[in-house]
This record gives sequence, C-alpha cells and structure tokens, in this order.
Amino acid sequence: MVSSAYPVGVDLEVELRTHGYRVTTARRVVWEVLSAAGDHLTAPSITSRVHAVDPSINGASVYRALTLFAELGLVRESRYEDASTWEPFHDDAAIHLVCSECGRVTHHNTELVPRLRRAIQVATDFAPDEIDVRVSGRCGHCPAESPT
Amino acid sequence: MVSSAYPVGVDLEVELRTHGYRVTTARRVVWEVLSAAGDHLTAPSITSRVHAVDPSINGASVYRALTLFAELGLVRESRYEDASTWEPFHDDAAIHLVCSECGRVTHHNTELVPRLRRAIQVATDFAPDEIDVRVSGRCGHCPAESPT
DNA sequence: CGGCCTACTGCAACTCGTTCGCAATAGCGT
DNA sequence: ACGCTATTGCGAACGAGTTGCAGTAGGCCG
Repeated sequence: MVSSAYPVGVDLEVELRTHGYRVTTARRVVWEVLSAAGDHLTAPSITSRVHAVDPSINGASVYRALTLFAELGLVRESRYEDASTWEPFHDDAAIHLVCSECGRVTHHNTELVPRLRRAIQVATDFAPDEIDVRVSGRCGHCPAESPT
Repeated sequence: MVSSAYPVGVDLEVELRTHGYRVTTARRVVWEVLSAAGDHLTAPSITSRVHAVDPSINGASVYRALTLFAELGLVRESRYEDASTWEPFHDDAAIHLVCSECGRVTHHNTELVPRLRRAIQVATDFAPDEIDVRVSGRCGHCPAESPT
C-alpha cells in the first residue's frame, strides 16, 4: 500500500481551466488540504486547516470551493451522524468504516458492493446509481472500551 | 403486502411507562405521525404533520420526543443528502433505496448485508456494529427522465 | 375523587453550520 | 500592462436543532 490512495495526480488547474473556471488561491489551498488529508474531513475542519495555511481565506470561499469541486466530480460529500464530510472522489466499491470511538473513517473494498448493485437490479424496479455503505463500529485502534 | 410494514403493534404507552416516562399528547402525536407515514420523514416534515394534528405542540417538543424515541430504540435517525430522516425502527438487513427524482425512500432486504458484515469481520480489524446501505438512483415510479 | 409532586411542555433566546448579496480584488486573455 | 469579470471577503441572514425557565398537566396517593 502506498502512502496515498488518493488521486493526487488529478490536476486541479487543468480540471478548472477545462471547465472555464479560474485557478485561485482559495481553490488551490482547499484542494491541497483535501488531498493531504487522505481521509474524510468535515467542512469546519477543512476550513480550519485552510486557515492554518492562509488565514485570509474566508470560510464562505471554502464552501464555495467544495461545492464547485463536487460539481466537477472531484470530491464527494457524505453526511454522517453529526457532520458532513468531504473527501477526494473514489469509486463506490469502497465502503466506509466509521469508528464510534475515535470518529475516524476508513475505507474497505469488497466485491460485495457490485454484487449488491446487481442484486438490486434483479430483485427490484429500482435503477441504482450510487451506492454508499457505511458501517459504524470500533476500529482496530480503539480495541476495548475501558469500563468505568 | 399489507398496508403497513411497520411495527404499529409497538405499544408506545407501555414502552414509555416501562422506562418511567409519562405518556403525553406530544409524544403520542409524534408517534402517530411516524407510524402513519410508513416511510422516512425529515424532522421539519414531522413537525408540520404534528402541527396539522395539533398546532399547539411545539417544535422543540417534537425534537425531544424524537430523541427520546431514538434512545428507547423505537425510531432510527439517518442523515441523507440535505436532511435527517426518522423512521420507526427496523433491523439493518434492510437497505435504503433513495430516488433522486422524487426523493422517496424505500426498503429492500437482502442477505448480502449480513454477508457484508461477516466479510468485514474476516478481512479487517474493524468490529462492525450497525450497517447502513444507501442506494441513490431512480425508483419504479419515475421511469424516465424526459430529455429537454 | 381531589390534590400534590414533578416530568414535560411551550416559549423564546441562542448556537452553529451553511448560504447569500454586494463591493472590492485578483485571474488571465489581449 | 490593461481591462473585463469571475471570484473573493465580509457581514448579515438563514434554518435546523438545542436549551433554560416558568407554567402545565400526567398520574400516584390518600
């Protein structure tokens, strides 16, 4: 496994220009933060990381950048229990393992997802588009809850 | 298929009293709305339906009732794209099919979910608790998008 | 059946994430 | 370098959800 499973290769500048958008500092920094994180981030946490890099970037611009990226298909938003998270796009064969202890979100790939898709197509009259599997539980780093 | 797939049989009064809570109008009405809906409802839409029955019930009480019901395990909250929804509890072998056209949420049961759980236990060091599968797509009632 | 205790409610103020309008600023094509 | 305009920063607004408090009503006890 390499250090980053994310498409760092996605060239933001090209992506923006191709669609007629300008390459701005705000967009670049937000993209850096997202790529560097390699994990799900909440909008507020993205904002604070962006501020760490450049405090002059306004929170509203972070939201605008995220929204734009989502339209371009560069990131995906998912809503979790008490926050939305954003992450660079990856295909939905990956499921999300959300740790109830530490809140960390990790990924796991399984062919059961494509299979699930086929099962739905066969068994229902629903035409599946995107599949999001979220599993809550306890991750390997939070082995046991110590009883008080 | 019967008219309601939900546990209308769950006796709210008993459930409340058993746990030392009082049976109040607000709680009863919120429960009626949830049971009658037979589908996912957003908190604001629950509130407005409650108001249709009894306008004197405050929005805050609706939230308090929902929170209490969730603690008692009578309902489950799930966060979707731009709203939380609540529904009477059912086990998580059921997956959610969310129509991007009409917004309707339907359920589908498949043994792939328990299988998914086992697959995670085997392949990762994550201890799965609750599994939530959400599929976006187009439901049978919204067969085709008319091209403009 | 009536009264008391207190769990619950309604209200209103508040928090917090997110969005919007607008004037100033900074990309970038020429 | 210049100018057009997309984009930003700012601040105000918004809406969902929460909370403190005083009044109300559920339900137990006599």
